[in-house]
Amino acid sequence: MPELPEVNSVMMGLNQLVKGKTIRDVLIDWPRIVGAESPIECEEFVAQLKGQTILEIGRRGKYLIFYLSDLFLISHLRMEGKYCYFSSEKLTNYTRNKHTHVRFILTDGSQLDYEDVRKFGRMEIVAKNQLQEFFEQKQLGPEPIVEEFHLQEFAKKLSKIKRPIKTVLLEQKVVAGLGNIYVDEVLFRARIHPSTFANQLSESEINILHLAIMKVIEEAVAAGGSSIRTYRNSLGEAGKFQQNLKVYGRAGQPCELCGVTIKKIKLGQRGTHFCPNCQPIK
DNA sequence: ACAAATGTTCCTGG
DNA sequence: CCCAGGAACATTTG
Repeated sequence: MPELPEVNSVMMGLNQLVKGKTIRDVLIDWPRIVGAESPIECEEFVAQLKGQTILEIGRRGKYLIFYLSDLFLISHLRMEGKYCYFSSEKLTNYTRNKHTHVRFILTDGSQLDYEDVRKFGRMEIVAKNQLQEFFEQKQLGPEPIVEEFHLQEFAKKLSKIKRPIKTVLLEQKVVAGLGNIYVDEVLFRARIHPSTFANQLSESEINILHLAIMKVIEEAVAAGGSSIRTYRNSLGEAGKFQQNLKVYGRAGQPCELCGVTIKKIKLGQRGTHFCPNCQPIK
């Protein structure tokens, strides 16, 4: 899926397409996506959304937030979730995609589909006053932007964790929004081996890592994310950042900095790419 | 046939 | 409490 930059791109697309529109009905083809175990629970979900106007679409980490009139709808795309919009004109020869699981029928005759090949994505309704709680409960870390991502805090947390830095960054607790692609890219930029224990990082390495995280995410956001496999934003556009990837998906190819072959290992169940020369083991 | 794929969460060990 | 590893979720692709 979408990591922070891709989710951000989806958010911007949705704001263009459905901001201000009102939900007439919701059709659910795979109840688990909305956290429902039964048709009755689906009905309850739908009933809460009927008549709600989409005031704005926001984002926190990799979570999309639909700010509705009376409540919030939180949507996580996980690996392959997508939104696809159909104007009323386009709907005349609409055929439901095989992987469409939730359909939002809007009062202007248009429709917003949630598609997800692997059905890993999730949606949840949250009361307006429980948004803070929702993210606190997930222990979601700060956004990787200078206003919220404080170096001292970051350093303090890392000093207490005796695990590979890659798995720490994937957990979303120390900082939000990084996934497998951007963690590998960030560690390359910071010249840190992914297996380095967080509590083994020097002050200067933490400094560099802190900046690398914000820089990589900022650049990827500006590029509209990366299109790996099937990713498209809600306007159907691909991202452009994949051209800037230095290690992810480049195993066997020469490092752009030193020419040494990029290696791929398994770390925390995830494919992990790095340059053995630029990111030596300590 | 098998492994791997942008993620999160839960469980079982030590 | 900390950490590692694996499984589950479900499907497609090489």
